[in-house]
Amino acid sequence: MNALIEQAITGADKTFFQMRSDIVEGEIEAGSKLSETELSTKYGVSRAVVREAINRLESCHLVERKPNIGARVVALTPEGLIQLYQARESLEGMAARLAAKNMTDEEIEQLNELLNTHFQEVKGGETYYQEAGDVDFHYRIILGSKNKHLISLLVNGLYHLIRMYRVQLGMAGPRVSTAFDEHKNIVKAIRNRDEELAEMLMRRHILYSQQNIEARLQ
Amino acid sequence: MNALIEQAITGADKTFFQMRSDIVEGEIEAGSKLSETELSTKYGVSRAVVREAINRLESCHLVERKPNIGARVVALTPEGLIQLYQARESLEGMAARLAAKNMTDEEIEQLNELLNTHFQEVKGGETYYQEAGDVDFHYRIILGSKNKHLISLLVNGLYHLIRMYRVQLGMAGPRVSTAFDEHKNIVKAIRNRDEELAEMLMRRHILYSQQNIEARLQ
DNA sequence: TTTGCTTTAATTGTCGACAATATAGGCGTA
DNA sequence: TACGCCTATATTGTCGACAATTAAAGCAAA
Repeated sequence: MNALIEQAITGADKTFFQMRSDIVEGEIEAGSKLSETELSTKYGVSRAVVREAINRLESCHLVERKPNIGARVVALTPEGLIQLYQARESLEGMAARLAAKNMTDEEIEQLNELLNTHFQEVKGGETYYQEAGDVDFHYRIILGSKNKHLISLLVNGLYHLIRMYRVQLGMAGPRVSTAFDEHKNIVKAIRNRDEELAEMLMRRHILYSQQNIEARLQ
Repeated sequence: MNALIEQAITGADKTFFQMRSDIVEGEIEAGSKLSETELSTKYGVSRAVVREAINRLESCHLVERKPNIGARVVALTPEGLIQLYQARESLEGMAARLAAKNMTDEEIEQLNELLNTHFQEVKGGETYYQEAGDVDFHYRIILGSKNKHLISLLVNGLYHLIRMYRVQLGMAGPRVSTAFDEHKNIVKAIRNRDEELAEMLMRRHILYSQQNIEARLQ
């Protein structure tokens, strides 16, 4: 179902995935300090692999490192969330534009099918899959852009941070039907190969989402 | 002059900066394999710091690493350049939009002064400073966005790769006067706090630049 | 009591050695 | 000769120990 199958080759991979998950899920709490020795005993590996994992987490913008001092998990702030959505808006907007240009007819058809199954689930009240479905939708468009920089920046970079905000500030649930309509219109634009419209609709979709979240934080 | 003063704290920092420079300048040639032992003797440090430097270079999209196989400097291809400019267009477009919103009047005034000195240099035929001036202009707007994700993605991420293309495919020089006018109009939009126009003009400016480069590659 | 300095402890940075994996070459067989 | 297998070599991954830097504790003086 999900086109993203990250598999761990080395031990550092495994530790990185584990730590990333723990941070996103809040098991390692936001803003906390990451002690290398402590983590090495916790995950049962040497400090070297913990250090490599931390370096990669820094690339994801999930932790911040200061020389000779150490690494901390990022703090979740309203400003940070807004800035994150601004970056996301620009990148995913361009991704939608390029998807309208570069996705094959077959890929677009599969995207449409995803939307249909998603619709059935929403109608059935399965709000659990709503989150996963939304993520999957956005992933496909990002991959559909076929631009490796956009893919890397979003999938390996910002998306886990977005998920961290979602999980820890607990914002999934509402906005289901309207978001679904927005998805539908985006696919329609992509199907019509209307790059301009696809980008505009994606940007508005993300902007609405941002505003919805902002409203709920207050 | 340049607001970016990266200073090396640890030895890994120094090695990272050195390697990055060597890659961008082409001293370590594009597409070549990076041997950890070889580099550790070359730079006179242990393999651990070379590994850390390589990890950071991967974050910059300057090298690609494969588990148990090793790291290679990225290859410079026409497709890669186009994709790079697409990502840049979206990010810097958003940066210009936010700069129009978030830069202080004083910062805008300084930006305008930069443009004036730049104009004098162009008139005097100092094509050497044209490159640096252009980079400085874009840097200021990126920083002016005050969005840490945009700043990080561009300054620490894509900009060195862009520079690598510029240096190694040798594309500086022409397009001076037109680019200068485009810069002027962008500043005018920012000064008027016209976010929409600032973004549009920046995107076109980068798109023109991309097309100009593409044309020269053929 | 509070401020500043000195000493001590803890953490990060760096190193060389060993283990695991991948590549290259040689050998044997079809 | 060509193909596949096996061995040998080289490279990357991982580890524990030491060095350098920072944070903390204790003491002394105002």
